[in-house]
Amino acid sequence: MTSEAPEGYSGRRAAEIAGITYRQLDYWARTGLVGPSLTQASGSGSRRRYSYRDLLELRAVKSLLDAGIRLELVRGVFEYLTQHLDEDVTRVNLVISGTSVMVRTGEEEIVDLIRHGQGVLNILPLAGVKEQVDARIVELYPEGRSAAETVPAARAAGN
Amino acid sequence: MTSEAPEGYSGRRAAEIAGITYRQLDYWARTGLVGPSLTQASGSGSRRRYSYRDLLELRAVKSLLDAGIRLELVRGVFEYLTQHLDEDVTRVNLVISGTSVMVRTGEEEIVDLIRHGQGVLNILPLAGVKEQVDARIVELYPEGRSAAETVPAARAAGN
DNA sequence: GGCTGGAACTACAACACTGTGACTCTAACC
DNA sequence: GGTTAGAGTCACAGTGTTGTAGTTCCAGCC
Repeated sequence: MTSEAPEGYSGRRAAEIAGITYRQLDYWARTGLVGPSLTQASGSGSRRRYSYRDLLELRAVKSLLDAGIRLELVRGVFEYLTQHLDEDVTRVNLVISGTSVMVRTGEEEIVDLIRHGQGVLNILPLAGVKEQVDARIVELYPEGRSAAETVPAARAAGN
Repeated sequence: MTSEAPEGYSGRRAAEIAGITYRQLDYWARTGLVGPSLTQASGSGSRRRYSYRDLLELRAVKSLLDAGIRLELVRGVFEYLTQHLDEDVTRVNLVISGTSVMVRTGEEEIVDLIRHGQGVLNILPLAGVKEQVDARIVELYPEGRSAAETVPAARAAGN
């Protein structure tokens, strides 16, 4: 009872896996972009616990930022994404056109959007996001370890 | 000799046509993003003159900004674009993948990029940019006018 | 129970970037 | 030469990032 293995990932590990700084993670949690869905922070000294799904979101945000997209737009996207991101992340593309967001599987629809669209299209293949997160988990916490933190990682990688 | 019709567009008109504020236009010119290619400013009281092509660039920047892309990335894109934007703007797509920029005509290549790309793709159909600029010129300076400023507009619209 | 060390969140401040508004100044135009 | 459009300058604000110091909680140990 004294040493229950904590579920999920601590803030620092989540940041490490997502490839962002801890300060970014903190800022994003504080401003409501991506927070820890397992345990919220409740004052100094408390601990945030991030789920595997949170890791995917963090990494997706990171990808969008790397692509030169303003955080402001990312916020709008994630209000949508949080509600519509199902478990079949593997072969879905996230499409942002202006202020509207879509999740699309086929390329044909996207070609249509390119043909008829007036504005800019931002396309993020979520499959790549998952790959990157999984690879990073394996890289940082190789399977041989018996520490509690690797358990949810292993479960998630096989998801 | 005293009243030679000025070529191109004044700063304020360029801003008006591109749909940006004058302060933005000023800031962009000052920081080297998109400047007036006909006449540079040379101190207080001088005048900038923008070419039709400049208008396209201004509008393209505006489109990218509206799509939530950071100005920093736009700067990088335009270092490339300024050198590679030919006259067949009509059916070309500007594709930004990570830090690399491409100009692509066909959709097939883009589909390929979506399939194999790890990061985010930003796609801007330049045809739309030209349409918007032309429409805005007609809207603001209808063809019936005989003012000098409409002349380059008419020439450009037929380009 | 109480002490102690470290992990991790919090508060505060500094900074760069991207503007925006107010104001000054001057080249262009009449 | 007087007027004026428009470039220059300065101060400031919002966002996002980062660093640093402080605070709190938890675990391990006695």
